[in-house]
Amino acid sequence: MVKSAAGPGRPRSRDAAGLPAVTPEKIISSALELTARHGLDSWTLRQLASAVDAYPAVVYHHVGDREAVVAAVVERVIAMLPVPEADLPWREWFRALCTDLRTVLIGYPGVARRLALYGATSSAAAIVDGGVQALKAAGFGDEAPTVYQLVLNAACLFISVEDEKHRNTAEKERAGTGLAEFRDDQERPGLAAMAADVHRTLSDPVRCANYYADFYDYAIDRCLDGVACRLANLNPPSA
Amino acid sequence: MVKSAAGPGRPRSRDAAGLPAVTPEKIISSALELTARHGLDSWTLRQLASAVDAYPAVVYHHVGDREAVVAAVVERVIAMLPVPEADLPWREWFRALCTDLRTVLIGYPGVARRLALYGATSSAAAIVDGGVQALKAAGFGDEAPTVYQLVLNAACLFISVEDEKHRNTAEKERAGTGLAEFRDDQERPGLAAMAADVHRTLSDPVRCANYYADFYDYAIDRCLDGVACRLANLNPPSA
DNA sequence: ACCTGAACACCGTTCAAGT
DNA sequence: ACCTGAACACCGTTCAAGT
Repeated sequence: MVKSAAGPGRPRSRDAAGLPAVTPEKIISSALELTARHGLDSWTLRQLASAVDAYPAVVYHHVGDREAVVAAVVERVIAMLPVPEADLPWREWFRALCTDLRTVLIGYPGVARRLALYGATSSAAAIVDGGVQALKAAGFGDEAPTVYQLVLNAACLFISVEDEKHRNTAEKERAGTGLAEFRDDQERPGLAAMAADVHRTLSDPVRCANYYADFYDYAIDRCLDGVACRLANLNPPSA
Repeated sequence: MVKSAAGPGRPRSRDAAGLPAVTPEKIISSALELTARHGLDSWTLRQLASAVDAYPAVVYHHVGDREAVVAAVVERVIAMLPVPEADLPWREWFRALCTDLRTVLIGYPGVARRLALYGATSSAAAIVDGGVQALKAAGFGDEAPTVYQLVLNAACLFISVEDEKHRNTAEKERAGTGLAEFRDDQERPGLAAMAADVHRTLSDPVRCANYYADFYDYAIDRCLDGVACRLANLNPPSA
């Protein structure tokens, strides 16, 4: 860190200090790294600036405000998503996408929530096209866009819950132990069953480690099952 | 505002100023109001303090830090939720709950997300009990707790997207108009169908106003359909 | 054009001191 | 016990001034 070398001889420009010029590319890839490590909402613009050995105002000059940096990071992450093969049946197409979606987005906490809230940007055009085409081909007709939105929204939202697991683990464990007292509640068998189930998960390390992945798969499968029902209604077997 | 009446004769205690004592109850109900108006994440502790005519330190003294206030607000909102009738079939039970859930939570933006992330607290015990019992009675067996979690998580998450609609309306419209150019994309019929669908929604005021409510109902219904499939698998018709 | 360095108006939180 | 008033260590953003 040249900047911290104070004194009368301290260089007063990046040039004089022998530092490389700051570029938008460098800022955004630093932001991507910070997002991978801390999450999209947990790094500050000042952290980002010092990661590229610069002042906050430099980020503004090259990229823009925090929102602009975040949008650029999200674009980069979307670009990492593979597009499932075009000739897959709709269900396998979405299963493949959802699996890839999770493995990529989990690495960049906070991006999943952004995608769920603001929808896909134009950089996801190939994925939208492939998904809606697969649904059209399967017979979803005019409901294809809605079904696409439903499945992707659900996937991103469930991933976004996992994104915060580091933050809510303490809270969840507290809730889990708070629930424990109801395990033998004879008056409320439903609550007791829930408490027992939570306890079973918390006390098994393997089950605990796979909790989010398993729940995600279960959720996506139920979602696809539900959508498949719709397909049966739209194209009655009498035809 | 007595506090703003500066000068040598200004009273130096709430008592001397004729102000009522600050109570935890008053702080929390003020926070509830601020949440209804601005959302759980959009009021500051300093705003809350001045809403009860007090210094920030007073909130700390009576309730605790921001997190403690937020937890208290969430408890109050959960307490507003009605428990569906116990003798309803599982599907109607969850349909009723999800409908009530939305009407209540929409009024307190940010609470739905908290519920999805941290799970239900013990103040929701009656609802958990009723839901799991309804599922057990329907034949979901050991999967009842998982199914309960899935449906409630999905409901809260879809509501949490709507919670931020005021914030993402601008962004969404921008994405909508950005998508418009693909409406006649012959090369990518899936993308074109999506663009046309979005345009159809945005250009119809009625459809626009009901968008979130309709999408929520569609999502919950597909979710329940998917869960119902599971029921058929667990209890094969041969029995 | 690019960067420095300081400032502005916030934020949650803490704390000694008053009543 | 309850409240005052100021302070601390942050934050995103802006801007005149330097190179």
